Amino acid sequence: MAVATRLKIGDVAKQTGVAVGALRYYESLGLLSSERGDNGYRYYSPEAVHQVQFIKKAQALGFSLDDVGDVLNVHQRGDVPCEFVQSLLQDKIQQLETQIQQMTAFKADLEQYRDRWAEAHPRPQPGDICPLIETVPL
Amino acid sequence: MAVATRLKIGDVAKQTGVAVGALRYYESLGLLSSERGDNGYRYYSPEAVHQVQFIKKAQALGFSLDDVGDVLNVHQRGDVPCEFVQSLLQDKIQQLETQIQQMTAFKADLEQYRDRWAEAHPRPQPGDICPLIETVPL
DNA sequence: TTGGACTCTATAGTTGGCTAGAGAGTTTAA
DNA sequence: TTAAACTCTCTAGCCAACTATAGAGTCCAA
Repeated sequence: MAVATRLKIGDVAKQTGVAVGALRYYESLGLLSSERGDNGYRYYSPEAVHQVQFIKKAQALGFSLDDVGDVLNVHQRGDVPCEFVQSLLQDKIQQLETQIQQMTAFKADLEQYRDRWAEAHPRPQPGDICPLIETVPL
Repeated sequence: MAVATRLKIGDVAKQTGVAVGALRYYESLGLLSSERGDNGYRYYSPEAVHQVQFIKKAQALGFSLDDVGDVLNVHQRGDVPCEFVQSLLQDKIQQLETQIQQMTAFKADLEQYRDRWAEAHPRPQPGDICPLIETVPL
């Protein structure tokens, strides 16, 4: 009993759906830490699961592991001023803002294209051309 | 005179900011086409510039060149029904929609974290800890 | 006409984010 | 106690999307 919360790498892998190899890779990048047992095994706390989920989430949104590292590694106290955390987060938020705007605009482009095209081809005839490239919206 | 609109690969590169090598790479993937002169040089029409810009735009939003190809290559008429164009576009639009939603949610997460953190550290003391990892929002 | 800028093909190398072994030790359930 | 399952390190390989380099031909302006 006692330490009910020592997860082995396989446990973390199962709970997160992330491969064992990937977890070791994250560790090599300093994104994830573990304690080593006498056997040399990595042991994780339950928070590690959350951390991995955070990594996956950020990654799914286009952040590189390096980006994630920028945010996460700041937990090394002392030499790094706390304001730096703020500005990092602010940067990431701003990046998201910009990307969301671009995506929204691009989506509108595609929708406009879809509708314009549908107008021109209300009932596509057999043998009809689909002049996609020439009319691609910009 | 006559053919005022025959761009060489370097011209396209300059106008789009995309490297010559990348343009040749796009061609190898079937995303971009050119005519060959007697000298073996590639010659492009001005629309090629727009096409490259479209590729870059889609790419910046997280679409792979393969995705872009799915959309662009459909211009090969005949065997591909026009409905396919529609469903491709619809897929891409749906993808964007989903991604925009996720990003918006994630941005809210980060903002909440930023604000929560700022509350707890109204005036960071020298030597203060920045317990980023432990409190990362999910 | 010549030399610098441009183009060609082909091959190799790079970065990011992993996966896939090999070979060896460890844990655990029957 | 033993065999399957798990873990370790290390090295190699893979995919995407390029970039870089070599060796050779082409264009064009002075």
